[in-house]
Amino acid sequence: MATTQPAAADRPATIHDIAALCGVAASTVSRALSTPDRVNIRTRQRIQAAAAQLHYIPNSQAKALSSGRTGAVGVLVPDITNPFYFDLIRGTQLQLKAAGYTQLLVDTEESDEVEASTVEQLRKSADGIIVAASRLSDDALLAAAAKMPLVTINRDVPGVPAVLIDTPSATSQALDHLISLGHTRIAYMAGPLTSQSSTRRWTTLSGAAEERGVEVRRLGPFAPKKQSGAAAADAAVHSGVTACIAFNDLIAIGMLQRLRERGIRVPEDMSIVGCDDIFGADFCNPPLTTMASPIEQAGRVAVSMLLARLNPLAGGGARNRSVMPTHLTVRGSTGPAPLV
Amino acid sequence: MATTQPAAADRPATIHDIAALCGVAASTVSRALSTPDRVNIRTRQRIQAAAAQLHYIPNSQAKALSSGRTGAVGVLVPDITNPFYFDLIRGTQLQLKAAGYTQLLVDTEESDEVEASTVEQLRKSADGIIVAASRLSDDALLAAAAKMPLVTINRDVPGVPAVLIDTPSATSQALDHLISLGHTRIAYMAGPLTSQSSTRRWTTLSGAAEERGVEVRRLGPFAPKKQSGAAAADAAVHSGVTACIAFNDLIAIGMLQRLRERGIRVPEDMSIVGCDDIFGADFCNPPLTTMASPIEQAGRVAVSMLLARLNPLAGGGARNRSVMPTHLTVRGSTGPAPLV
DNA sequence: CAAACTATGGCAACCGGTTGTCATGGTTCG
DNA sequence: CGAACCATGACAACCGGTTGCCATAGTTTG
Repeated sequence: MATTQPAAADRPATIHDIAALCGVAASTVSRALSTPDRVNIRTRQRIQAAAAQLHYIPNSQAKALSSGRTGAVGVLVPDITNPFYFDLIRGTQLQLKAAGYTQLLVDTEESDEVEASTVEQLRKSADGIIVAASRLSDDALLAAAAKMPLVTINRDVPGVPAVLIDTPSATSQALDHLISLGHTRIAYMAGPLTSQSSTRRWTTLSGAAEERGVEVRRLGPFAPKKQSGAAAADAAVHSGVTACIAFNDLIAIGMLQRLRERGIRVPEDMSIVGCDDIFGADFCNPPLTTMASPIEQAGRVAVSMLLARLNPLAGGGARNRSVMPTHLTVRGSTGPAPLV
Repeated sequence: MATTQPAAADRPATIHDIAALCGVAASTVSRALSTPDRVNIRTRQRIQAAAAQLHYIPNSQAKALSSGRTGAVGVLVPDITNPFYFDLIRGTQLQLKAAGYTQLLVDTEESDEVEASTVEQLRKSADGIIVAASRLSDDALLAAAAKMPLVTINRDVPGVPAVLIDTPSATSQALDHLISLGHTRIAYMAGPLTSQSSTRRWTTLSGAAEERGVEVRRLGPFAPKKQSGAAAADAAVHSGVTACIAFNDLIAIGMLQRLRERGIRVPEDMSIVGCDDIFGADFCNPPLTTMASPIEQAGRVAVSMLLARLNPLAGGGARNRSVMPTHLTVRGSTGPAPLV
């Protein structure tokens, strides 16, 4: 137990301690541990034994500094308290851990400036970046992607690898669902102006509405938070629509709460469709009809794409675009249009 | 714009680039940037100008390696998808960022092994650690705290600085609330056996029950997830109690769903009390009576305690224990005991 | 048996900063 | 006017690894 070696204070062991213990050079220890083939099997085993005995743990800082690889990947999300990102984060975390990488999670607070400076920071302390729902401009994103490996989630910029969640097509499903229930006056409760998802969704939706000959108006923008739901609900009621497709579940759930307060029944008086199927969408009152997609998997895919880019070994064909399917999950918040 | 300097490839600038540009030694640049008083004001300004021009960003790895300080703090949570931790994480993130630190968030997956190895990892790559709801033994925690600055949240081990959320006393409030509604047969739906919070809460609760002459039985343990609520609900119904105090809101919300499926009305047939007031507790059906506390603030306080320990400048009196108040928030899931 | 090759381990530079120590030159003071 | 002192900046070691290059010795080959 108690080591009688000269080194081994209470301070963590280094390769030099191992080297001294084994009577070899530090570089040999380094090789034995990271390029085992480069070292004779007997020395290697001696070194590995010594490493275990000393509870050696490589210093990741030093490793990063000398090798240029940090073994970390930055994950940027606009709002850590938005349940949508929970599953995403878990997905990235699991996949990164499986590959031996560390996740650096940063909340960019929906600010493009924080996002930009974080990207700059991470340039040194991470091998790559995953950016969810970026608030940066296309140009800024392209520039960032040129400087270091970067994968976006829910942000489509030509030339930047991306995982896209196909909410636009789900939006059409939602529209058809509402039409089949007899709704003809429908509103889209828009998300932030800087959100590309919101814009894409609106484009699809208004196109589909025209094809089908129904009226869909756009209201908002609304912040993607539950509190914004109150304003959204009031706007919807005032506009005279009978159904709403909300930018996301947070807004939708906020609307449910507000409508209840105002004595407006869902779905009898008003139907509501959310997006994302976040935690809570299944147990709110009434349960929310929403557009669901495999978010955790989206995180995993993003990590895979990034790692493929970091280690371009075999495989070659690293896709740089992946679209996650989305489907409508119908629950209690949508129903037949009122007869009025 | 275009620099004519010899250095300045596309690679990020280093202090050496700045030194070359200004005609001084690298060490002078380092001092000008981190110990401004140590350098003549004119040289300093020249250096600062050059740094700005070169878009110099210090390499945190190198900084960490040479100075021993990483500027990062590890935050360990057992389950990143548990909404309880959202606010906590946001609290630590905000407070850390304000102090110029980076947050390293790790999901330990409710595993003591993952937790232990993470702590060991972080010993080199972080200046300190905040551990929420640790699954480690008292001894392991003490040992870890001896090796590096560490603050726990919701884990009371003598000798280890901690932020405690006073759910035990809120549990008594919950019990009194139920008693005042006429309930006499009450169940506590326990959390994981390794959770100290759950144990403390049960101790308080059974003590209080005895004092007040009501029967409180312990059921479980249940995993702190929504899915466990089904089993919990069934167990509660089978045991014949009229009210339940759940380990946390996830279990409570899961119970609500299951009871609804089984046609058991809440609160008419069964009252439910949760704990934590997580996202969703206010909009589930019925809204959940629960024990609320300032979670985000708990995160901030934990960070403050840790930083006070890292930089023991003035102030001196760094507390090593802080208790966050908790109170009962009554909503729709509790009501008068059935008359049967 | 010499030449050529391979496996193995050491040396030393390097990653990008920090920091202790020392030399220089200008001030202040007795 | 010389001694003591202070401000300032350079030098170099160091943090803990990685990696290119070289020397050695053993093996294979012609």
